[in-house]
Parts: sequence; structure tokens; C-alpha cells
Amino acid sequence: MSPVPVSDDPVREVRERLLDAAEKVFYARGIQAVGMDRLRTASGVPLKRIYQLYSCKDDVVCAFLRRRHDRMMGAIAGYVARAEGPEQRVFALFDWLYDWFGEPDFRGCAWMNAFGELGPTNAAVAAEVHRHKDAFRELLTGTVRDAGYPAVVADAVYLLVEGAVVAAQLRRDAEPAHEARRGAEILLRAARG
Amino acid sequence: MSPVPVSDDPVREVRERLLDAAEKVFYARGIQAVGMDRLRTASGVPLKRIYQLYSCKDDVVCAFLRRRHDRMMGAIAGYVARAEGPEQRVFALFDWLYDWFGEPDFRGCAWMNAFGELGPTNAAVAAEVHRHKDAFRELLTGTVRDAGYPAVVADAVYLLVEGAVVAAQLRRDAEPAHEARRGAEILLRAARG
DNA sequence: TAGTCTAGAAAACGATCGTTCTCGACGTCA
DNA sequence: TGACGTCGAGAACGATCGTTTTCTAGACTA
Repeated sequence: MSPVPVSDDPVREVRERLLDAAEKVFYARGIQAVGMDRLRTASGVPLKRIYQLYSCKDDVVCAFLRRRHDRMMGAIAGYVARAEGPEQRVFALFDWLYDWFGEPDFRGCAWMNAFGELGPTNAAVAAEVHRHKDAFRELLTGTVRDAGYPAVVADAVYLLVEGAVVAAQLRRDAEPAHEARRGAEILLRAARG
Repeated sequence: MSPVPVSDDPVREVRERLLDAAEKVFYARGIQAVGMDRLRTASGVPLKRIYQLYSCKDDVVCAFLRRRHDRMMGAIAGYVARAEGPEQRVFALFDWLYDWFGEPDFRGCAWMNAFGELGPTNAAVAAEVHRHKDAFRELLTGTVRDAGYPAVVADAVYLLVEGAVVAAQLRRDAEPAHEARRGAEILLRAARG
């Protein structure tokens, strides 16, 4: 039908379906706890097709982390962009955090989970984690600095956010987002004098 | 020689040797990445003996986490006890943090690493993690509250510490302990009015 | 000394992992 | 219609896992 030999649309569709399933199941249960056969069951993509798209399991893991990174950074940027005024843009970070923590399948930071599990033994995954975390930190501290606050406040706000992610994962509760926001409010007020 | 049939001293010695090796190798490389055979090699304790002391690998994991918990809580309490004055007791938390981050084999929070890896699939490990994290959080926030600061400050200090652990693990650097301390200084000063 | 028990090294076991291969069904074009 | 190519389902493969068993050497007791 189409003059192009093989349209890459169906390829893209299968790839998306695979990465959707990979993200869901790897994030929910951990990476080593999920075998390729479960990935096949969850995605409906045959094993042979999976290995045509990615050369090995590690590549699937890295691909799912990369796509999650793009989506998460976009989501945060959206929250920040919708806020009005520099101070509100900082608080928008905590709005995003609260909404994220409230998602029913929230289970902490996918990159830290992967790093704790595979960091020492898997260089490709470790590199993906560092890539994400550098950008994440820069986005957060940049938002605070762009609002006119000093670096010491930006660094502390970043640590509050990372701490809140850990606390929310442990308690299965969105409240740490509020605790972190209240801490940030004190920091900003003190910096404003 | 001894009238007691079997002294439990050698048993205790073997157990300590096993848990020393388990802690070193599980913490350094992750739990699922370390097989029982590597544990045997690292500890010098025969496989048969390991399974006489613990019924399965999960039990070894829980035992190493419990012993690490006791040591860590004792170490923090020591830093706090040696400080003079309520404010210095809060700052002692960050002294401990800095020294911990500086240890050559530092690789983040052993419990969060285990939780990310095994939390969804291993109830015994998950329970051990919650036990530790509840006590850890109570020790930190209690230290801040006992120094006369309100709960909102105590919660924020706790989040700063958790965030610093994550940041130090990622950057392989003790500097996040200082960033967290500077954030705490601002919080305490603001709370003092 | 003969018999009994213990302990360690290493093989063995069944399960599961990531990855590859086989094989039959189906669509397409001459 | 028939040859060819592609595809998915699932078996198969070698490696490795947690766990159990075997085998042998040595210590102790009567």
C-alpha cells in the first residue's frame, strides 16, 4: 500500500508497548526480580521481537529509564511553567512532588532503585542514573536560583526534595511533600530576610 | 576441657565472621548480585555451616541488617552524646553524616538499597527496613525536638539528612553533608527567631 | 584399636535466568 | 497453485542461583 518498504509506525507502536510494560513492571517489582518472560507476558511482545528491538535486557532497562526521564523532566517543567512569579515556581516543585507521591503505583525514585540494585555491577545503568540525576538536580536548583535565592538555599531545597522521595517511598504516603514544602518555606523566608 | 558441652564462643565467632563478610559484600555489590558461594568465599565459612546458622539467604540478609542497625544507631547516639548543648547535639548529626560519607566503601543507605531491590518481593527484608527507618527517623527528629525546636523543623532536618545520603551516594562525595548542615543552620536560626 | 561422630570441600540438584532456536501457520507474488 | 518469507509460540540451551547431599579425613571414646 505505502511506497515506503516498511513503515516504522508499527515498529514504534510495538516499542512503546514494550517500554510501557517494562516501566510498569520494572518500577513496581525491581529489575532483577523481573525476567524477560514476564516482560513478554506483560507487553504481549514476543521474545523474538524484543530481541530484535533491543540487543539485551540491559538495553531495555536503559531505554525505559531514558523515556521515563524525558517524561518526568517534562512534567516538572510543566508545573514550573504554569506557576506565576519566581517564588511560586519554587513551590510548584512541591506541587509536582505531592501529585507524584499520590500516584497509586508510586515506589520512590526509579533511578535510585536501579542504582542500589545494579549500580556496582552494571556500568550502562549507572551512567543512565547519573545522567538523570545530574539533570534533575540542575532543574531543581536552577529553579530556585532563577527565583533569586542563593546557592545554599537551592542546594538545601534539592536535598529536601530527595529526602521527601525517600520518606514517601517508605511510608507510602504523600505527606513528606508537605513537610519538605514547609521546610522550603522557612528557607526562602529566611533568605528573603 | 570445659564442663559445658559446647561453648558458644566459637559459634559466636563464626557468626560474626559470616556477618562481617555478608555486610561487606552485600553492601558493596547488592544482595541479589551476591550468591551464597561468594559469601562462603568471602567469609571462609563453609556452606553447610552457614545453613546451620541461618535457614536461608534471607535470614542472613536480615541478620546483617539488624547488626548494622545496632551499630549505626549506637554510632549516631555516641556523636550526639559527646556534643555539649542542645544546638550542638543537632549539629553532631551532620558531623556523623560527614564522617560516614567519607568512609571509603560508602554506598548510601543499606536499607534503602535493599528496599529498592527486594521491598516488593520480600516481606521479611521490607519489615527490617521499616524497623530501621522508623527508629532512625525517631532518633533524628527526637534530637531536634529535644533541642527545643518545633516538629516542622525536626521533619525538615530529617529530610535534609535523607536527601544528603542520596546525594552523597550518587556523587561519591561527602560534600552533601555540609550542604545539609548549612540548610539546617538556616532552619534552626529561623526557628530561634 | 575399633567404632562413632563431626566437619569441610565439593559435587549434585532442581529451579530459573537471559538468550537462541525450532517449527508450524500465514500472507504475498509469480 | 505453489514457492518463498515472515512471524509468533514455545521449546531448548547453557549458565547460575539457593539449597542439599555425598564423601572423606580426623578427633574422640571405650
